[in-house]
Amino acid sequence: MENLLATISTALPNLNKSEKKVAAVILDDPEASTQSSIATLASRSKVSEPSVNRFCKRFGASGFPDFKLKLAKSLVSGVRYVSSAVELEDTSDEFTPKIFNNSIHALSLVRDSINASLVARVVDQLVQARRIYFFGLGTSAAVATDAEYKFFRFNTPVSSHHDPLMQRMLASAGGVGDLFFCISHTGRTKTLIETAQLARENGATVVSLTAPNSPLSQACQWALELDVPEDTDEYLPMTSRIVHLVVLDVLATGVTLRKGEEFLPHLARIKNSLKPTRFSQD
Amino acid sequence: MENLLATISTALPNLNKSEKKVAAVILDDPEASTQSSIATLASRSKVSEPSVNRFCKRFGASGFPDFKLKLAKSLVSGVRYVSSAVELEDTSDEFTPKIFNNSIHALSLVRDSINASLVARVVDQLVQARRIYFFGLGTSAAVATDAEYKFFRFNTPVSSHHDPLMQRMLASAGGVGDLFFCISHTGRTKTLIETAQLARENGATVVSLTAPNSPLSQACQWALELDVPEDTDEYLPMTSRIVHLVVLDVLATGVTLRKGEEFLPHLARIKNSLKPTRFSQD
DNA sequence: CGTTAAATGTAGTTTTGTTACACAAATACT
DNA sequence: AGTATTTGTGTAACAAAACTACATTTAACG
Repeated sequence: MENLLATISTALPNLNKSEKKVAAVILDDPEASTQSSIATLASRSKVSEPSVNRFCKRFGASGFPDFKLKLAKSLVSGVRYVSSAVELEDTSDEFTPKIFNNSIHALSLVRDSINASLVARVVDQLVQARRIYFFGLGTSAAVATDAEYKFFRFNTPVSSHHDPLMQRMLASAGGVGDLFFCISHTGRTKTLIETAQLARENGATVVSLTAPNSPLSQACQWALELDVPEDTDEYLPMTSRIVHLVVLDVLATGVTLRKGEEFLPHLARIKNSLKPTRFSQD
Repeated sequence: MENLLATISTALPNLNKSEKKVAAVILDDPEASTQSSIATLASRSKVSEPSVNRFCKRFGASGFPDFKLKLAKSLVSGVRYVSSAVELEDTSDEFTPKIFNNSIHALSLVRDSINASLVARVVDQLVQARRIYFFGLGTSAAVATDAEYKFFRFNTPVSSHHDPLMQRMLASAGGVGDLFFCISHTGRTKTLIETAQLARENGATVVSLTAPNSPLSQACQWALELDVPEDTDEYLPMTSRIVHLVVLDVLATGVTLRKGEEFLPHLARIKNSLKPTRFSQD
């Protein structure tokens, strides 16, 4: 368990009387607890100061100040609420931050687990490619489109495709110099896997953005495998596509940096091209 | 400025001698600073304890312990690094977390500033609508597509459109019961604003997801105005569309919750329909 | 060069947290 | 059921940390 508040609330039943009192006061208003001294917290919980101190040590802190520090950190880190699962009875001000927290949490997990050197090697492939195809189906189709909108800036011909037959035909026509970038949350979509294999047999470079150890990642030379926390409930939106989009941002940034300073005016020109379509800023 | 570490590093030149020494020690290893006492920090900075104390107060803390708390929080909160701006010389393990942090940061800002009751009212509109259109151009086109993929589950007819002429025609044909959902980061795209006005004149419900006080938000009855930190550099990817997607997740969740428990089997059925397209989990 | 204001340090005080120990409650064992 | 043992809790003394008032130094300016 990584969140102190969550740890406390799950351990709650196993605590003894005075520890329960302390836990209740802390869970009731963690923010206030980080501000108060051991004396005030003790009196508010109606226990002695050493009891509070023992409570802190039980939860892995070296003492009270250390505990407060850990508590303060856990308040910030994405999951502000003890549980971030949306409940059927939630009102809008309850479920709204939860949805945000789920995405934030997923992003920080991937940020801390992503293989940066693999990112660099995939950037290499993208830079070297003569042509780039982004393939995705379902929700990942929108991700593929977004990737196309981002990568067209680099002068390498790019396109995104959502039609499995089209994908298959393009894969069969592809060869050395072509890069096929396959996006799939599950990594188990049959047609996409077959398409990836087909492209690879023809000598094309095949990259995937997908789940670890999935059939799709095994079918590709370069697999960006992401451990995105699974959606626990039917009615919770997918966080994986958010993570995918950010990874594509990372790759696009990598390519931009590789192109170097002389490339920046080109990007500025593209940005400025939109000015006439907009009302001016006043 | 909201990040303590960033605040310190920008204020660095304006500090006097001993404060500079303290700042240097803290910036060098903030994590260690949160662990140490005022005495150790003073000796490590080669200044007196009161100097450290004064340093803390200068940065808005009530004293040293409060300062440590704030410092600890700022270490967690997304922006782990003093500067999160991508530099041209960054290697993959430097720019990768920065991109993630930018998105995380944007999400937490919007999480803390979004108007939950407005969310609830927009959900009302979405539930009541006879038909929903998602409009977006450029990057927001992909967001609109994603929204369509999400909202089709609710049995209300939905579509997304990226063609300004098509958008205009649909708006002119729309009326009471139709909901037009306009997505734009800038809120200044002329055609989209005109389309929104047109739809409104015809009695349709018009909702926007856009920048605060923009022409687009003024043209709509319901405006979800988001303060997303602007992209500072040309070569940095947009964080706004990530935020937009999450807001649409929030709205979709709101609609789902409104539909109630009896609606969940319907969602499960849709999810299961994809099974035959995938290789089984082993 | 002297005056003044700002910056920094010293020493003492207060607050805060910790430890050792004693008492009480609960549990286990005869 | 009664005693022993363990576990839990509080009291009080102690130690450490942070803060304040004041003294000293340093720099700035006339």
